[in-house]
Amino acid sequence: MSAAAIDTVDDDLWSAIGDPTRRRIVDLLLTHGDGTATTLSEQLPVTRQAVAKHLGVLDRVVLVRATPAGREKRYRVDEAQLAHAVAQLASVTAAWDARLRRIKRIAETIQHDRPASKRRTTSGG
Amino acid sequence: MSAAAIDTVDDDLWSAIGDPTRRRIVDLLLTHGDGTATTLSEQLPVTRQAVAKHLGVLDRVVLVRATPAGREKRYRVDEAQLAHAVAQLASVTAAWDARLRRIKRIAETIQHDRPASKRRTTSGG
DNA sequence: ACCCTTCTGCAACCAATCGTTGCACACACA
DNA sequence: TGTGTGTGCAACGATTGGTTGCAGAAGGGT
Repeated sequence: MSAAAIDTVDDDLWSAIGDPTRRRIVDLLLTHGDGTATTLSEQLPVTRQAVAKHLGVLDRVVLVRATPAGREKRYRVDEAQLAHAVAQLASVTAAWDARLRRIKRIAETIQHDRPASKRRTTSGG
Repeated sequence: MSAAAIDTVDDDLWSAIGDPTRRRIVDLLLTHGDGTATTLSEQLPVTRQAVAKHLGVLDRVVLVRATPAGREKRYRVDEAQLAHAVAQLASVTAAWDARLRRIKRIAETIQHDRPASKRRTTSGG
């Protein structure tokens, strides 16, 4: 176990949703169905060019897909890939949660195990 | 609803675990209980100084705590704060997962709603 | 057809961050 | 006291998130 879910994470995908602005872009696209760099930038505290760059990153990891519509370029979330990303979040969440749970249980076990004992357990791991 | 969990995320905390190297550092600390910049760097593909910087970042958001031990500086994961971070991951995971589920349900509903019509028209956009 | 608006794309630039190397300092121990 | 090992600080380069500025393309009104 150990490294567990951590080593199975696609770093590119994770770092794509690691940026707060990109997370909000994904969220806006989910909310409105689609959007362009221009329309998205109106709802964000950054410029259109910054949004365009972010869309480029999201497109590179296929979290969004572009569809030319006239002179516009509409972006939509790729649901399959977002589901993939969500699964990775969930994976790490579960791994750490389990680890925390285990640590907590061990701590409790130790208290139960040695109410007044001076037994030095295996410290060096 | 909508923006939901996204806007409640602590960006500093998220970006702390957004870095792959820092995620692995946290994971190593969880695995071994504690560690120093030197020992951690031996198990990572980066230098001790890079690890030290990452530990600084993690310390700033209290995901880890330092304990001077002789001339060493042992770091341990702050379980409460990691639990907090995990909760935020879970929050975003749940929000997007719900969104995806809803989209999927809508898509299915549309199909049920018009069983006799040619679906090829829906793909055009 | 023409002009004007507006949407996109490219390039230069600034600031912050991740990583490196190099060196100085501190502490343990023979 | 000297030596080895661990830590801290500083400078540097590369990458990235953000900006501004400008050029090009496509739709709309007259």
